[in-house]
Amino acid sequence: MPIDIATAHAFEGSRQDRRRARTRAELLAAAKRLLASKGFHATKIADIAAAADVGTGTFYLYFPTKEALFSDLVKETALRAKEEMDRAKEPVADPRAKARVAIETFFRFADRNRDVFKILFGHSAQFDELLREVHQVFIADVEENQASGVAAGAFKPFRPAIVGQAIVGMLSQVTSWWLERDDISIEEITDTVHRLLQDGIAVKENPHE
Amino acid sequence: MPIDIATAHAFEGSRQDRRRARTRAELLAAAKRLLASKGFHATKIADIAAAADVGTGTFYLYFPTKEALFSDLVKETALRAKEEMDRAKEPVADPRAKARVAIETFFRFADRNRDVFKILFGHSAQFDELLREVHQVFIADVEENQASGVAAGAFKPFRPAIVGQAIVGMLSQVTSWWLERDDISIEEITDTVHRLLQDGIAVKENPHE
DNA sequence: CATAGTTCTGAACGGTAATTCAGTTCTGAA
DNA sequence: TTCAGAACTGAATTACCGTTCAGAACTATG
Repeated sequence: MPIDIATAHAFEGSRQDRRRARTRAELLAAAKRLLASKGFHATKIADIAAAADVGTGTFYLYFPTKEALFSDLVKETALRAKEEMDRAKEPVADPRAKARVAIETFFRFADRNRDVFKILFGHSAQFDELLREVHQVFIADVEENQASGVAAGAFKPFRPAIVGQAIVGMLSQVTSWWLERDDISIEEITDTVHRLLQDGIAVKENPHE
Repeated sequence: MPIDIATAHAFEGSRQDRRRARTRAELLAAAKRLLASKGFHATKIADIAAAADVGTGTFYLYFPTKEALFSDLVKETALRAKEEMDRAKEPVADPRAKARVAIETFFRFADRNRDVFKILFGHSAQFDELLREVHQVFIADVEENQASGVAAGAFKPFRPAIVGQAIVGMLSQVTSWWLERDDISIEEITDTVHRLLQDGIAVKENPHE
């Protein structure tokens, strides 16, 4: 019977089911690609459908709304990343080692899920170009300071480009969070950020006294 | 003459000029407030005009487009912040001290320009709620690790809430930047971020050997 | 083939909001 | 008081998508 042959190496479902699954996967792949590169607002349903080589209406046979697709994509990936990090940290006891393992796992996962991570952690919406440009002003500053600090022997020889991104990213997030509260003094926020950047979070392994 | 009296204590321009300047300032103030609290897309021109107590059309007598207003606001403030930081760092020589002064100046400026800094560094667009929620998963994780690290004496006693924001902010920015390139290995990025967080950028003042 | 069901299509609909503009109100010099 | 020009108004225009839907195309069985 043709049916048997057709379904023989499929794990489940009829040919129709597989066709459906394929269309869905194509839409999802197109959506990931476009959302990651152009951001939510700039990505039109018509674009996604066209990229998946189906008609506009077909999109709605597979996803209820544009927002639902976006939300599912983002949440599902974040949860998987979190689980993977948890699994990796689980057998490790020391907090310092835990932190190290978490960071390793995080970047490995990001590397394997580039498109969605660009959505999750990227700036790509309408004004991101403008905001990027503005952040760049600060990043350039930090890069310079890092480079000259390294030259003077005051800073460790980390790549200035990475340090620039890292510090401005930290400042950006901390600032937006801090500006919404009023229970943390400017002295504490300044001091914590400064010490974090200068000396890190770790306590020295064997303090002399 | 009425004109003399009217213009006596104005630094420049006629009454009309001042009226015009006032309307413009009111629109700008309303825009800052609304953009900071609701984000770009959720802020309608009609809202801004209403908040400034003028008609919708009046907006366009002062600004060519909504985007232009947004862009001007953001760029102008960023440049002022940069200038202020430069002025503060200028007389300082040591890179470590420069970094400290830059951070102090940054937060003082942010504090004095809250509205625009919420636009500049804040997440407030349509999906920021979703993305915030997702980031929160990672932030919670870092907070936990920080708290238990402090308890174990492995980490310095920084407020876990601040450390959570700081680390996820750094990861977020670095990740989005790194994912767009292919000239930095996963080992270097992981290692730099990890060492930055653990021990900071500073070289120890007086290494024993 | 015939046909019932399934999948797909893309033009049309509806809501939203930026922008325009024809007309109104205000201002101040004469 | 008059009136030209400046400032303002908000309904109408326009553009832009997300979403729907009536029908076309395809598929698999008898």
